[in-house]
Amino acid sequence: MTIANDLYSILKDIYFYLDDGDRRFLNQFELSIPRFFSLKHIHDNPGISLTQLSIFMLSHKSNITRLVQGLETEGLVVRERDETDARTYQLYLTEAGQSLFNKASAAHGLFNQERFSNLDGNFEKLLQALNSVKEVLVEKLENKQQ
Amino acid sequence: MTIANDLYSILKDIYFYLDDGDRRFLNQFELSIPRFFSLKHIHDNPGISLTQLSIFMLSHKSNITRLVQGLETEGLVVRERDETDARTYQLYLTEAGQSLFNKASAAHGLFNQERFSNLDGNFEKLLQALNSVKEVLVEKLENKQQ
DNA sequence: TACAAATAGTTGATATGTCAACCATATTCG
DNA sequence: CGAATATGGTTGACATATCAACTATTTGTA
Repeated sequence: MTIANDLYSILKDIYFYLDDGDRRFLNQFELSIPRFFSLKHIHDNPGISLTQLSIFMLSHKSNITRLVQGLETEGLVVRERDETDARTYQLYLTEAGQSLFNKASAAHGLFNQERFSNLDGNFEKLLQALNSVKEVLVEKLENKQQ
Repeated sequence: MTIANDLYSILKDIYFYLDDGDRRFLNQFELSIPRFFSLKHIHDNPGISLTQLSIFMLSHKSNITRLVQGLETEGLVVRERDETDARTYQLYLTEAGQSLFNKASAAHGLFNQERFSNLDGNFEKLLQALNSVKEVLVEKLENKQQ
């Protein structure tokens, strides 16, 4: 077992625990994880297109089509035609979407703080190190896509 | 944005990049990520039950039922009845499963080394810090399940 | 201008994931 | 012993994910 493999394993494990926590937590708002994050990205970038959302979500655009359909059906999101490009839609939160996202987002922020509250040590260093990890991965990904 | 939220975001992002890389990489062996890891756990723990496998995979047991069905159909895994408990199955790799796993596993190890090769800095420290993160998350999870 | 190429989004097929409800077998305990 | 309870696995329903193929536009360029 190399260091690289150890690093890989623990990063995956941590994600699984975070994800499991998120799923249980967001359940109280009747939101799945992808729905919550869709709301977040639309909240942060009003008028975003489906393709842009798929890039933020690191997910296939066909998946986003169906995710957004669900959010629209539930009255949390609206799609409006872009006047300058007839192919694209602009996504916005409805009142209900805003209100639900505000509640869920605030609670999720606290939940995150709570989850990591027992941690001590140098967070800045850890964050910095993780940023390097991410950068290296993104770099390799971009090389591969050329 | 708090440190906890930053930490959370970057851990999720890193996972997504790792996962995307894995998916593309394992494609050459006609293995999905869950199939590859199922083979790995059965390889490392011959005779493991479906429930035990679901714990290793951090996944619902109903999902494991269908994953293993697929692996069995493809002739990579066999289920044998446990003689001391008529409810459980014991999982083993077939010859084909062994052979495929050996190839894929070796290649995946190299792939991991390659992915992280541009990283410098103190790996031991990073691993140690991540271990603390994981421990805290597991702890909270166990508290919640009581 | 007109045609080729790129981009935005959808659809169908299929794999993976959760959850709830279920059956069969084991275990616990009065 | 025998009833209640727990455990192992399956099934049905449905959400989420990828991929390939498709339509409709827009953009690039000869």
